[in-house]
Amino acid sequence: MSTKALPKLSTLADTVFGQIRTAIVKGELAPGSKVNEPQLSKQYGISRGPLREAIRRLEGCKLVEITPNVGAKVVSLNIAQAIEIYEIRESLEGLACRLAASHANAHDCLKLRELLSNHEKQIESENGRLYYQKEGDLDFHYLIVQLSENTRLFNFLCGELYHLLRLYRVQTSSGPSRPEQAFKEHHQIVDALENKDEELAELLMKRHIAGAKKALVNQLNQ
Amino acid sequence: MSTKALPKLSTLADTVFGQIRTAIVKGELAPGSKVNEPQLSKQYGISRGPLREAIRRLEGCKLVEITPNVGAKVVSLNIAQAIEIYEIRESLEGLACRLAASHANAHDCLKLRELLSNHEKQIESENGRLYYQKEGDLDFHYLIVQLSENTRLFNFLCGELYHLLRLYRVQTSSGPSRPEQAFKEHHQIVDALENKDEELAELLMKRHIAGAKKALVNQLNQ
DNA sequence: AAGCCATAAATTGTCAACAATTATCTTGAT
DNA sequence: ATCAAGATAATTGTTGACAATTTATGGCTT
Repeated sequence: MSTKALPKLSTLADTVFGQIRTAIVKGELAPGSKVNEPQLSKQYGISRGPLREAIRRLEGCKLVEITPNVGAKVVSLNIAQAIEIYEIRESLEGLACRLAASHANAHDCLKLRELLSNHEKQIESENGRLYYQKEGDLDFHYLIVQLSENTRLFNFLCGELYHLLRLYRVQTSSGPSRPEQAFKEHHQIVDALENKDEELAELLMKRHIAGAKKALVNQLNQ
Repeated sequence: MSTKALPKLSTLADTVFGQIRTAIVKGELAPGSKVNEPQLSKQYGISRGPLREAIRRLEGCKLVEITPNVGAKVVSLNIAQAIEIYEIRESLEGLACRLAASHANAHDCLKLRELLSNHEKQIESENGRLYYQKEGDLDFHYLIVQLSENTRLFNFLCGELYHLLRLYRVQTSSGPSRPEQAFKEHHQIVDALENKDEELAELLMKRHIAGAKKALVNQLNQ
């Protein structure tokens, strides 16, 4: 016999966790909507046991809120909460960028330039712009955080906070504001990384995110 | 009938989650040790269903690590990981302290002074010093974070990171270093809060935590 | 018609049994 | 004696059923 039974990749709870997380972040499960266990268990073809474990993991990512004896519902972020997230981002990505500046080598910087170059090409077509606004922006930040080489920082930002950002962007159908401006700032940040200028790298990243935060604050105060 | 049946406070999974978390943070469940489901379910008098949900919540707090088909084990932090945590702390508590400075009123500052005053009294007796080293230090930081009025920041620091710190301190049986120095710095921070000096408050808090981090870095490099 | 209580339906919480995988022990060969 | 392979035990993963709670329904009173 050529092929033997596939080795199990992972547990049901874990795979369904990933599926539901994607559904939430894409907006297929509407923010604020209830998470119905019998329905989802039927939909994914599993029993409620592993499903409940998956829901508990989603709670850990802050993507659902559980009320005892009532159930879980998909989180819905208001502007004030989004601002809270941006405050944390500003602080932590500033840190990540400073650490990245101290670790990044020429090859890393080249990779960043390529990423930005690809975005630049895509941004010229309208659907490209859409892509950039929706995902490309976070790709850049994702890479920077990786370069920080702080595993816990990476897990928190890329495993939790960025998913919440995606959720908020889908929920309000708003990409990052000022894409051309952001683009220029991204390049400046790579400049700082190339020069191993930790202070400047941190400053530029904080300012970069503070700009987006300011737009939110204005929206809140109007 | 005068008393009817007690209304259920919460779910089994949630209460056991809290109990196990305390056991881990106190070191009753040794770092690195395996989390045995049949044993714990018997110990807490519940079935494995809710227990597994509790374990998944612990995974969300990063207090246990789960390997599929193998099980969960209590996390064990090495110095490098502790440094990662201190880097994040430095950044986020700096933010918290700046926000606290912008929100805190006279009453809040008084409360902080009282807290420090109590610690000062306790620090004179030897077991008091022990208490201060183990918990009192975090009490102060806990309050500052509360004053930041950033709920997500609060949840992350007080609901996750501080528990990891406690775990590390128990694991290495080392309280915060330099208690007298730390004490002076705490008072300086409250000074800044009273003056609503956001920049100084952030700077002092970051420097305060950076001092403890530096001790760890030296330990790592020796 | 609005509000309220009793009832019914649906959903969540919990449990115990079974299946699948991993860890341990025994046995045997070199 | 050491190592490997197979058998055995223990643990994790999954399921379906039952209990407890919440939510929806419907009729009754005012």
